[in-house]
Amino acid sequence: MPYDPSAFPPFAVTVDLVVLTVRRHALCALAVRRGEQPFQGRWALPGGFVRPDEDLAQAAARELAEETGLRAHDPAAPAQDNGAHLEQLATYGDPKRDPRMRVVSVAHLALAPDLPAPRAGGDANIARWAPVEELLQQGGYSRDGEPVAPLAFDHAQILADGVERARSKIEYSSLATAFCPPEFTVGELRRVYEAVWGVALDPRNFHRKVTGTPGFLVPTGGTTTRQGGRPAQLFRAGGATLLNPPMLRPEV
Amino acid sequence: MPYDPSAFPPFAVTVDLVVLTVRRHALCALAVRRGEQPFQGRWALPGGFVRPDEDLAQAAARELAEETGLRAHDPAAPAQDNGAHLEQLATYGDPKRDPRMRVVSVAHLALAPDLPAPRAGGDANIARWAPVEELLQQGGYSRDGEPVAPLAFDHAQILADGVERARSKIEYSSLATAFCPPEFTVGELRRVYEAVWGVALDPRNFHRKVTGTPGFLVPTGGTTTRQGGRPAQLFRAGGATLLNPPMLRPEV
DNA sequence: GTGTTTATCGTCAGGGAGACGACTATGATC
DNA sequence: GATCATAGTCGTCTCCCTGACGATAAACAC
Repeated sequence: MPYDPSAFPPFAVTVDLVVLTVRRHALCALAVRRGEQPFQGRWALPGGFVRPDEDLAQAAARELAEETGLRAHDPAAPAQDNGAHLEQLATYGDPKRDPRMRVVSVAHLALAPDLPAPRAGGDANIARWAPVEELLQQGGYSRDGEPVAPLAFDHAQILADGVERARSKIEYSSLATAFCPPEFTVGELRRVYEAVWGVALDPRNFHRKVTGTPGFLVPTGGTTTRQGGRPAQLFRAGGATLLNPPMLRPEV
Repeated sequence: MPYDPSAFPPFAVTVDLVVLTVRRHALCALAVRRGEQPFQGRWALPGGFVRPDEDLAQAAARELAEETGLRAHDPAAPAQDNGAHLEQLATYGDPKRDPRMRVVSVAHLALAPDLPAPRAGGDANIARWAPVEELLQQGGYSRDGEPVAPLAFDHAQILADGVERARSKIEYSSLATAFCPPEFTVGELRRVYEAVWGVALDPRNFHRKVTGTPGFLVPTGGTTTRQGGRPAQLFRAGGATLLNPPMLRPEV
C-alpha cells in the first residue's frame, strides 16, 4: 500500500445551512445568490468556512446569525428562548463537489418561525425565502414563470436531505414547535405539519392527539383570534421532546 | 469583522468507524489499541485519514475492509450481498479533540453479522470486539476485573451516538437484519433486537409482528435447529426497508 | 340575523400491541 | 424409549390509538 499515513492531505471545511421556515402555508428555505465564480448568479445555501478555533456547531450558529439574525437554540438550555433549532445534518465530501479545491461541508439544519424578509448580512448580498418545492425542481419554471436554475454545488441534495430530516423528525418529536412563535394555537401548529408534509390533516383528530400527549403543549391561559373564527387557546411548547406514540404521517 | 474569507484554514479530515455486531447476546463494537501517542495503549475506534481523491463513503468502506475484511453494502444494490451496512453517522470537529492538530472526523456506522475474531490488518496491530457497555463505562472495571480506561479522543461520545442511532433505527427499519447472516430465523432476529435494546421481548408477539409485516421477511423454505429446540423456518431479508408501523421499543 | 370561519368536544368502528395459554418438534438425559 | 428442557408457532382477549365524521361554540363580515 503505497500510502504514507503520517502525512495528511489538507482539506477546507465549511458549514452549509438548510434554514427552513413556514411561510404562507409553504415550506421555505433560505437561499442566497452567489456573487462569484463558480456558479456565479445561481442560488445556493448560506454557509462559510469554519474558523481555526471554532467548533462546527459554533460555526453553524455564527453563519445562521450572520444570515438571519437568529440566535441558535442552545441544546443544553431547557426552555424555548425564541432561538432557532439548530442541529447537524450530514457531511458532504465528494472530491469534485467544489471545482476549486477539496472542500468538506458539514451541513446543518435550522428551523425557524416565520421571519421578516432576510437581512442581507455578511458576504451574501442577496438572500430570500424560497419554497423548497421551487428550489428543488430541476430546470423548470417557478410560479412566477421565471426559469429556475438548479442550486449551486450539491446544494440541491443537501436541501433535499434537510427537508427529509425535518419531515421525518416532526413525526416523533416536538420539533414542529420550532416553526412556531413562542405562543401558538393548535391550528397554527397543525398548519405547520400540513405545510411540511404537504398534506391536509383532520383538525379534530390533530387537536385530540396534540392536546392528549402529556408534556407536549402547555396552555398559557390566553386566547387569540388572529387566524379568524372562534378564539383559540394559546400554548407554549412543553418539556417533552419525544412524541410517543408518534404523529402518523398519512400515506401518499 | 477582521476575518479574511478568501483564505481558509487547513484541516485534516478522517473517518472513524463504529462497527457494531451482536456476539453472545451482547452488542459489541470493534476497538483497536493505539500504538502511538497520543492516548498510546488506549482503546479507540478504527479510522484513518481521507485520501485526496476519495469520497467520504469510499474512505469509510476502505477502512472497514482493512479492519474487518467486510465489503460495504452498496446502498444502491437492492439485495443483501453479505456486505455490511454502512452509513454516515455524524461529524466531530471540536478544535481540541486531537491535541496534535485540527482534525475533523466524519464518523460512520457499520452493522455486521457475527464475525470471527477481527484480523489485524493495516496500521492497527491489535483489534477486538468488546461489549459496548464495557467500552462506554468510565473508569470502572470490566467483567474480568481489569480496570477500564475510557476510549481515546472523543470516541466514547462517537460510540454512544452510534449505538443510539442503531437502537433507534431498528425500530422503524429492517436494519436489524444487517446483524444476521444471510439466512436466519425469527428467533435469531429477535435476539438481535434483545441484544441491541437490552430488553427481553415476547417471542410470540415478536413472531407475529415480523412475519405479519409484508416485505420484511421472505421464507427460504429451509429450516434449522442450530439454536436447539423445534426446527425454525429460515428467512432472508425482504425488500422492505421501512417498518410501518414501527417495532415498539418497550419502555424502561 | 345570517352566513362563514375556525375551534373544540364526542362517538363509533377497526387495527395493532401487550399479555398469555396452548400445542409442536427437536435434542438431551435418565 | 420415556421424560424433560428448549425453542418455535398459532390463537385469544383486552385495551388503546387512530381515522372518519357528526355536532356545537364563538368569533367576524355583511
